[in-house]
Amino acid sequence: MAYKIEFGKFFSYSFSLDCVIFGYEEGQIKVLLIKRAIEPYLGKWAIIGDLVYPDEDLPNAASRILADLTTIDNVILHQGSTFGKPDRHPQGRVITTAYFALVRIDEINAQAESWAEEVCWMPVNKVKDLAFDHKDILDSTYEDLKRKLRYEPVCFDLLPEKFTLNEMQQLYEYAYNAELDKANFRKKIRPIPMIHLKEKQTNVKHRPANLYSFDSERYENLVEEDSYTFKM
Amino acid sequence: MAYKIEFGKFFSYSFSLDCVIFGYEEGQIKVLLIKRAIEPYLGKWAIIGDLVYPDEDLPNAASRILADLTTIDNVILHQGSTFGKPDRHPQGRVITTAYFALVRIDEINAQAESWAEEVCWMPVNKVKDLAFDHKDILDSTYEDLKRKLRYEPVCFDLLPEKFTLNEMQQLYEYAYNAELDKANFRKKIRPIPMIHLKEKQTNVKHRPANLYSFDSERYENLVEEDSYTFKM
DNA sequence: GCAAAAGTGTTTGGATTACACCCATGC
DNA sequence: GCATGGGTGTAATCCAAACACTTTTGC
Repeated sequence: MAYKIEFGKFFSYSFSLDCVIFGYEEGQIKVLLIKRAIEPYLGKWAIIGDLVYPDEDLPNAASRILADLTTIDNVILHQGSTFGKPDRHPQGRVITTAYFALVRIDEINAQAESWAEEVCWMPVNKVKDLAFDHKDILDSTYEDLKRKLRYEPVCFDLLPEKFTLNEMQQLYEYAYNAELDKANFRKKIRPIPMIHLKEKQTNVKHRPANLYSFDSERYENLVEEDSYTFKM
Repeated sequence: MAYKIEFGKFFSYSFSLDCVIFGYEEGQIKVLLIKRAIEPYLGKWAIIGDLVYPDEDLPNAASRILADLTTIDNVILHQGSTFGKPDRHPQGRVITTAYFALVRIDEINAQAESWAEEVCWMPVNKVKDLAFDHKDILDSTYEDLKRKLRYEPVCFDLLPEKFTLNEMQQLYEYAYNAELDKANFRKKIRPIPMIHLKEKQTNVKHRPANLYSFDSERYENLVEEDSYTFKM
């Protein structure tokens, strides 16, 4: 019935959020990292994360932390897993929850701020060793991302506003780590509401591909009336 | 760069886990609740949950909390979402993470212990108002459960050791809230490794159905050699 | 025999796969 | 013209839905 420690001793933990920001560039999924300008792990690369203030709600805190450290604003953050090994933080018991976002690298202007000394977009499969247990957090969250790519139209958050169908296919080939048939891929995505733009690729030394953009408005309507579920 | 509060003030939160235990009985998915014998929310029904000790890892803490309050032992707990509204706990900032399990109600002997005054299995769609934000936690975790039923063979954790195919079908009909065709259901589950027992239902006033059990060993092998993925 | 549920087979249409082919552009 | 990728069509196959039918038990 009684706790093995005083009740007040339970109120000695801290809680942080880690924002795993994914982007897509040069045919690779990349993650945004910061170089730490403070102890612990000074000079080490880490996921964007910090402690939550006492009066902050989690989704707001995630946005605030991301903006504080990188000036990135206005992205949708999805909750991931929670990590709480007793010794994961050298300065005390800090439990952390991952939040992740999918962004267009070229439209985002990530700048190091506060105790972030530098930012960098690192290909997700090249990341080696990070501060704290951030490598575990990254791996777990990358799995969450891949699942989301399958069941929600979030690939369009990674792709440029106007993209070619081959770019879209290459993104899925990278995420699934598998080759896909071009004709079959196009048949599969036919039901996805996309706008066939009257524009073409430029600066390619072969036949230029058509450009498309995601029709999020029509997508919302279709979901509303239950007549479509995204599935890849 | 500097925090708006002293660094030490961040170490004043607490962290809890809530164990959402699901079972299946009388054609309904039920959740195990406890009646609180302590403040706050004294006398209210709640999800099984408590504070994590300073030196505990999360998965261990979840098992320990579940055992402390209900004597339930030896179940697999899956992590769910994390909840952290600043005012969700009247005694301070307490962030909580949901863990959930699927159990066989008849094989589990849940007894109220510690500050749990009573336990009860409540049909999941009959649950109204619970202590704290536990209703939100339950709703979110029930969605996690339904997703898991689709993509992992966890229905066999809910069903009795020996079950009929119709019982299995009824579980999915309840979870999906949809009627399924008997013949098509059987065709769909054919690839699932199950043992066709040489036993039949008893005490029914119609043709007795055959009993089956899940072949977890064969399942593990199939998954290992990548020749099967569960999907409903 | 009848009620009630167990259990199976057949047809159909739509999706998935594999693969072949034509098209537009730069050089 | 030819290399390079863009873009499409077809046939074979698999899968899911709809539905009808037979079987076995208790009473």
